[in-house]
Amino acid sequence: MPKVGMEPLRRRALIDATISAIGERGSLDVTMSEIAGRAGVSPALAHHYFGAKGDLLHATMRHLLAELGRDLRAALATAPDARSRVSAVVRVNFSPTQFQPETVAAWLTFYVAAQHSPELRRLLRIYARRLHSNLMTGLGRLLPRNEAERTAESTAALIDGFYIRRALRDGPPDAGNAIALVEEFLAARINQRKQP
Amino acid sequence: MPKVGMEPLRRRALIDATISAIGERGSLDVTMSEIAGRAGVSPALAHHYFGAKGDLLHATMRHLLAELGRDLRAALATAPDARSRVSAVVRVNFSPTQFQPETVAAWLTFYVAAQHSPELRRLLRIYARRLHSNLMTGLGRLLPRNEAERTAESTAALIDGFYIRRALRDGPPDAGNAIALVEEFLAARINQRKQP
Amino acid sequence: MPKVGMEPLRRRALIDATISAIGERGSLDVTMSEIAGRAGVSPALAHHYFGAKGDLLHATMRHLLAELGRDLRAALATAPDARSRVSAVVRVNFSPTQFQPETVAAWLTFYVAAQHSPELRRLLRIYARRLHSNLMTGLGRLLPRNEAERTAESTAALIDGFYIRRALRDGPPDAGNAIALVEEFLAARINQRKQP
Amino acid sequence: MPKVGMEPLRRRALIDATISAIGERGSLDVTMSEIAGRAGVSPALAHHYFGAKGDLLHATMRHLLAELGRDLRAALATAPDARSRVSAVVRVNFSPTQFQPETVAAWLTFYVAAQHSPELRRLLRIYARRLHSNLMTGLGRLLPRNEAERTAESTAALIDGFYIRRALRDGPPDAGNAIALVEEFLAARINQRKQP
DNA sequence: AATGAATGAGCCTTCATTCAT
DNA sequence: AATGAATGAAGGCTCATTCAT
Repeated sequence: MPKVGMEPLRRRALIDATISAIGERGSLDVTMSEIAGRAGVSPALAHHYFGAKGDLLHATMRHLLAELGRDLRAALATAPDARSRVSAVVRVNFSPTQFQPETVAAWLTFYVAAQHSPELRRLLRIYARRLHSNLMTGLGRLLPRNEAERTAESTAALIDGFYIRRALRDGPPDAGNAIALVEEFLAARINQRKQP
Repeated sequence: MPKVGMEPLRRRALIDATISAIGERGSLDVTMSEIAGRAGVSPALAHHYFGAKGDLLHATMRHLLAELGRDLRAALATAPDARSRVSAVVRVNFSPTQFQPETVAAWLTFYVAAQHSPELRRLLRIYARRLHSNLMTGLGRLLPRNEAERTAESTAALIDGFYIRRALRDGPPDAGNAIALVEEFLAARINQRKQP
Repeated sequence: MPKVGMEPLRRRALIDATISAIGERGSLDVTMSEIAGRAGVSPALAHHYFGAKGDLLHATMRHLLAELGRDLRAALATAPDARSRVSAVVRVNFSPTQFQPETVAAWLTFYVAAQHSPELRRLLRIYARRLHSNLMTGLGRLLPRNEAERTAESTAALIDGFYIRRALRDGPPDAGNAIALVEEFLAARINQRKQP
Repeated sequence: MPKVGMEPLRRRALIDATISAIGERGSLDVTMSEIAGRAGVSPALAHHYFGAKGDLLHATMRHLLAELGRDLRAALATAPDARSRVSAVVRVNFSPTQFQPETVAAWLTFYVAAQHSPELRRLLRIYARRLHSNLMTGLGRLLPRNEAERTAESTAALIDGFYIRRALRDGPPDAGNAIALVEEFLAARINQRKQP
């Protein structure tokens, strides 16, 4: 039983517990006790490491963003050309890590909470901007500037839209279908350009 | 002098107060006192008319759905052909009544809350199904069955996506841009069919 | 059992409970539960009427000051001349209402708490200023300006000093002794002027 | 390398930290963490050396009393006659070491806390008795027994009174004025005896 | 029809204190 | 000699809800 160097382990456990608690409850209204209980520690310890509840929530959100960012970088690194860059971005957003019920629910919840939390809104804006620029690095070479912008905007909305709809459905996430529909949309927009 | 016939007025005032409170707070965490205060009555009266808080929330959601339904019916009634039926559906979802910050925030909030409220989920499913079938009455005549289904699904996701993104932005809603992007998407899908 | 118009009764009961709780505990660390319990209501009701704990404490302090002010005005109203005005001020400060263990303890506690509460300090300053000016209306006619000022200052300190010492002693307050000593001091100062 | 002989240093550092913490906060509500932090050690160490929080507080009070006692002895040792012994006692109580904001605040706080701590009360009684007897060694030779007693009592109250008033004022302590007023009081009492 | 009065339940948070290392 | 880890206990505060009027 190591009694030293516990901090990073506890922090991680608490963040994981937060995600799963929020995901299951589908609400930021989870109590600190609930979270701490899931992490196997006392509520006091959660405060010890994170300060107030809001701080734990923010840390959790940052964790989610960081994870997504890591996945994205990895996927983009292996994409050979512009078109496959775009697909990589889409794919990552619906990857098993991201598109599982708990995480989706947590994301959604944060989206809503962001409406009255400047800090959360700031974090989400960063994510939105990054998603946009990642899409643009691919689309920018396939479509005229202005059209690429609009397509990126729609693609981002589409992804968010599938997240929302995912949250309302029971059963396993149908990532395959979501990816197919987004790709279909992209194909339509890109081909439309090429062919007429 | 006991006032008579106050019930419908109070109910309506309370529902309106609920929408604006939720919209402003951006959260279902509004208190009964807050809502009652906005409606100019005591919290006790809200309970008198609606029972528990959850009941008031459900009634509010039903009200939102009913309003959207009314708008939709009105718009569809004047649509001359299949293509314009589709556009009518899109237009209504971004109409000034629907796409204003308060209402958008309320919708979003309900979406999230639906994750742990069977009743709310049931109501949202009804809405989703209606949206889908309304889109299909138009798309079904413009595209092959299967493709129409997929397009309807994507369109619905796109609309939801713009709602989410609207909630994160400050300033006035840009309904025009949202409509334009959705129409662009529809055009690409429909033209793609026609031309190649 | 009157169920209406309870507010003033509850407020008063809560303030009285606060005084006695603080007096008995000898510390501002009394809990809201303790106070509410003494007043025969739930802690929630205390919050309902006073807001936060600090607000109840401030209200209590204001009550103490108001009571002292009332007693003072009454005593001064019947004082025929300058010398008896001064004695009246002294007498009131050691009157049975003021100089009882509970009240003394509450005063002391507030004094200490004032060190880190601007609002409490503000209230105590008002009291100090009033005590000073009340003493001056009498002393001003018996001694030269400057000497009157100094005597008022010392008298006030002397009164406070007896309060402190009272708080440390057990048994009944010996108001008579305190008054006698203050009067002795005053006599010495005033006679000193007259005779040499 | 385990450090040896740290105990007395830590104890002293912790007591000093306690005084300054209480003085600054103006309340016994300082936390062990706050105190330990100021002393540059962990809260656990404070417990290690002093046991419970109350023990540290008592030790601190004893330290304050011991310091005052040392100052007093030193001052009395150089006082040539009875009158100057009295002045020495007064002077020491308002010496820069004693009459600085932090120490005054700590004293006051202990006074109040003594109301519900037998141990603290015991300590304060010792101080009060010593102050009284020190004053009496001087006054006893200048005034008749009974009058000397009463004067000692008033003088002690006056000193405490100036301490209280000091705590409510901002800015630097005006020890000079306090001493002058106490001396004025003593002069009045002693001269009154001599002259009439 | 409407509300003031009142409360139980629950949550966040703080803090002294202990223990293994 | 010293501390990081951890918690139980307790307090302030909020809020939905009930009830008598």
